[in-house]
Amino acid sequence: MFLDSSNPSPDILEGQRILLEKRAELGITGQQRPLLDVRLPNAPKIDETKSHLPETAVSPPPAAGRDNARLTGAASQHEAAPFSVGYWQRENAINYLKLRQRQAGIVVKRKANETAVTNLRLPASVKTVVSQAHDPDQRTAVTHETAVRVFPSFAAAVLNNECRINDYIVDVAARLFLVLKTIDANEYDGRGWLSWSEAARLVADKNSPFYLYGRRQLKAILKRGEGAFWHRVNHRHETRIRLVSRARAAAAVGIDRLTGRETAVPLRSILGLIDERTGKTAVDGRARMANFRAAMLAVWHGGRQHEEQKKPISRRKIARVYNVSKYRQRSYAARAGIETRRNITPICSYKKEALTAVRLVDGIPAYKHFDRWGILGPRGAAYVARMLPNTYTPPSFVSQQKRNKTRKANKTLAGLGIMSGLGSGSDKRRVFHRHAKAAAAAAGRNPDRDAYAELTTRVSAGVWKNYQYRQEWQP
DNA sequence: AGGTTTGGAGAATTCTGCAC
DNA sequence: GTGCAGAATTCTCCAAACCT
Repeated sequence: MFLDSSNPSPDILEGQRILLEKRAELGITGQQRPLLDVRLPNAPKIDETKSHLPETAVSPPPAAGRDNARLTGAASQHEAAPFSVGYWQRENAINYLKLRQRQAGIVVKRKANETAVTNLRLPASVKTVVSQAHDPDQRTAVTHETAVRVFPSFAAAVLNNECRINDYIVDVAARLFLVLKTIDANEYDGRGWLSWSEAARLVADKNSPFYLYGRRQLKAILKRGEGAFWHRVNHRHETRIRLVSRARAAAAVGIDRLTGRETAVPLRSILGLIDERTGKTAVDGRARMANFRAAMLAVWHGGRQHEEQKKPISRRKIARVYNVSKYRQRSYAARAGIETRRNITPICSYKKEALTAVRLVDGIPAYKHFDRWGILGPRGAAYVARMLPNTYTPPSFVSQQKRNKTRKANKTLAGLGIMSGLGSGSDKRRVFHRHAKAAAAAAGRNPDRDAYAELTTRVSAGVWKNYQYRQEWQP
């Protein structure tokens, strides 16, 4: 079942031999310490341009203490996070690996997507739209539970502080757009043709269930979204609002192609009425706005996962590509009740040489994993393993929709002639597959990428097998 | 021992929503 | 338009856990 650690594979022995050779060449003996001057610079800070909305810090999430404390604590909680390893281990391992590679003069070819991570990929990666038009016969009264359909790409644009319209961050206007669009589609004729007085009655009247803010602010926000989400038109001595299509709204925020599944959230989430953590009603407009953005993060997570499959993604990547700082990610996840789960991939049974060889020869940031609860095998056994990014499970109020709306919207987007191709390249180093068969096939097709599939072991989740890298460990 | 990262707590800062 | 309370966010520091 497991690799017999007293009998390492020829590859590992070979790795060990190369390592020893290199060390002998460099005169490295005995205990080694990291060299001070080769410490890796910190990851580039996200440039979170100041905005009308603070993008900084998070009041400490209310949830219990540190992960590890939680892990070592009550057994009742251990299924939520079955592994005692922390993110730092992976980072440590990466740094250590790089250091040793430099020491040993090993030049590692840079993978394509390790470059140019700081530049804005907004136009390609940002996407959203809401589905439109309803059968008039199926029109229903709008309630707080009415589904608002949002594309994950659009949700990402809402969260992205770099995404602007008329020089304003889009979130406020996008929220109004979603609300008006939903009410229009359900209660009116769905043509996106509202009078100013109607709109004001709906969202600017304190007695309205869809109240967002006063008339004065409504005017300001209409100005913000002018041309992108709607056009204000003078019609028979009255201002009317012509809502654009969801595809055009997506185009306006720089989306060239929608990705992921369209997702629905209840209107109350868009209004930000309820803090899903506590179930309490949010009264303050700021809290409601934060609840809305938390819902957008939930939409994004919900839409990117392929059906029940939850693919890992790192906070760092989310921060990088979508301009959502780690603080906001955690804060929003707590607000919206998004669950996070760690993932690992075991490589072989632990042996010191094996770990070194895996790190240095195979270039894998591996660490020593103690299987405290006997999830991978015997209790307390140690493995050479690698951390994978977290997976996120959106709350139950987020539901995936059928695909056809996305396709239709994409056709429209294509028709609008928006530049496409930015960021669409698949330069991934790691690909997470749904089925082992697909992972194995992909591993054969493309030797440059790691191909993972989640193992269906007696453990409910969190253990992935890499079909590219020859793993000794087997469930 | 000295070094790394993470998450948490509380301080500090930013910025909104609201009332006038 | 303006000022302000206070919510949201970031910053800073610390402990924990682990590595060499």
